[in-house]
Amino acid sequence: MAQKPSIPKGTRDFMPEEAIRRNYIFTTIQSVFEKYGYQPIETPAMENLSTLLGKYGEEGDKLLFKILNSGDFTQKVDSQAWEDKDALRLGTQVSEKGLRYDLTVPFARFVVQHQNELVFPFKRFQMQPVWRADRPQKGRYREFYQCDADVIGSQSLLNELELLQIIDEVFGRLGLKVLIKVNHRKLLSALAELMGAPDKLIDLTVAIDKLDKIGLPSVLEELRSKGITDEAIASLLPVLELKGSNTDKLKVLADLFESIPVGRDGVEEVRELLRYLESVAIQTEVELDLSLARGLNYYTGIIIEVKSLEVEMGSITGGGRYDDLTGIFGLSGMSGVGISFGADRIYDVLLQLNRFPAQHLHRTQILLVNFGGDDALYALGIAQELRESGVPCEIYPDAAKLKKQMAYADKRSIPYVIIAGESERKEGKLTLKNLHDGSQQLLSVGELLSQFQA
RNA sequence: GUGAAUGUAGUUCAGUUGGUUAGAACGUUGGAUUGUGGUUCCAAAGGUCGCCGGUUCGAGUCCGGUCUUUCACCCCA
Repeated sequence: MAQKPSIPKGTRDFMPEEAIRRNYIFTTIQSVFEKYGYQPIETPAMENLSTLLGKYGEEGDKLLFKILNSGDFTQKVDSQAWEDKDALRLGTQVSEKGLRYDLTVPFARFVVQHQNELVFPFKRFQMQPVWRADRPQKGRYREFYQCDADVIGSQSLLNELELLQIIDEVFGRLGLKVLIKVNHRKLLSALAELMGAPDKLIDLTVAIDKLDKIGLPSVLEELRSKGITDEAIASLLPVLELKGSNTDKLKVLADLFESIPVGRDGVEEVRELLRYLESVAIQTEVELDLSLARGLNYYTGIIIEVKSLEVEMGSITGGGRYDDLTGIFGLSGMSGVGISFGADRIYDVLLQLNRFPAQHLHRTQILLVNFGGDDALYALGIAQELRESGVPCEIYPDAAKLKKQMAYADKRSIPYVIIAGESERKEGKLTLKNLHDGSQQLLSVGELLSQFQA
């Protein structure tokens, strides 16, 4: 059916059941954020393009959704750019706004813009959709929600610790087994330095990020193709083959980076974080993984990634420290650290594992049959009393056949039906039917309320 | 952005080497002595076969393009 309406690729509608389950994820995450003292903020779906461009690297710029200028957008187009087919220049001429790509950069803008109104260190959370013009795939959408918590204006590693605690608690409450991977940008920098190729940091991280996926030989091959010398690669080997406990790994790294200051810093910070971790006893395993290299180029300190241990899926939560994100917007010296829960992927994981709790507390408990006329008014009164007692109920809007009304209750999985027609009304009573076992009882309104009070 | 697969009623799918009015199941709607659902029986509605173009006497079926969905790469939540 070609005429059937549709939605843009990579976007989704959510049916009631899905929406309820998504809310369960959001409220779970939100309640943990609040428990640790994070405050909510919201920012607009669109930002000025100048705020977004250049913050996510060249790849990220290509994935930004741009909003066409309103009115006659051809006004500012210079014909030369058109003739040259210079998409980049044309783009900036016809579009000045874009949909946000994540919540972190808009947050940085927010902090700089409102710096005089905020109390630092500022802890905020934000749960809003973001948009990426990516090609959709499994677990990858063009519109998806991020649930971010960030602390800005504090360099303490206690913040990193707190974020790890939050991750632990969120996934604990959701009943998911996960692994937290931790790395440090400085360790990666030190690695590049060790190889004598500090300028190849990006190539290096991109390549070793794939270690899990394509294996060591292919990674080495890729490094070679990027023009990294065999000698340099050889110096990298002990790190790529790093094994054992976190402390073992740190020991090897400490030796390796003895003469590299950034490396020593990195080792020291990771060591300190792990020490803090011992004193709070979280359930989730935290693993130092040198192959963890998050793509975003603003991370400068600890980087964090969470993977499901039960379902094959990209990372479901990520984050890290960025020393100078606000610097781009003219406020330097503001260190921040944050994490982002990928609600949509968490949904997919919970769905695959069938881990959603059966929660129908808030669903309609009772359907009141509508017989029309005075009977409908009588039912209306009962409904009002039920609602005042906190029992969710609804009246069938039309005086349709009883059969139809019963079928409606059945399809909606409403557990009880109240049948109150002329005979019940004259007695001041009602018939309560349990749809699960089919039993019925004749009750007064008072008896009904006390039955549902518990 | 690169490479590949896919697309037929609301949904899941049939549809023979191209050949009359394109089928099933489930779902939907109505009915089976007009106050009783989930089971059963009967009936009906619902498709310009993703879209555009081409080959052919004839296309759901073959070819090209386009869009959608899915997968891998890139990147990422």
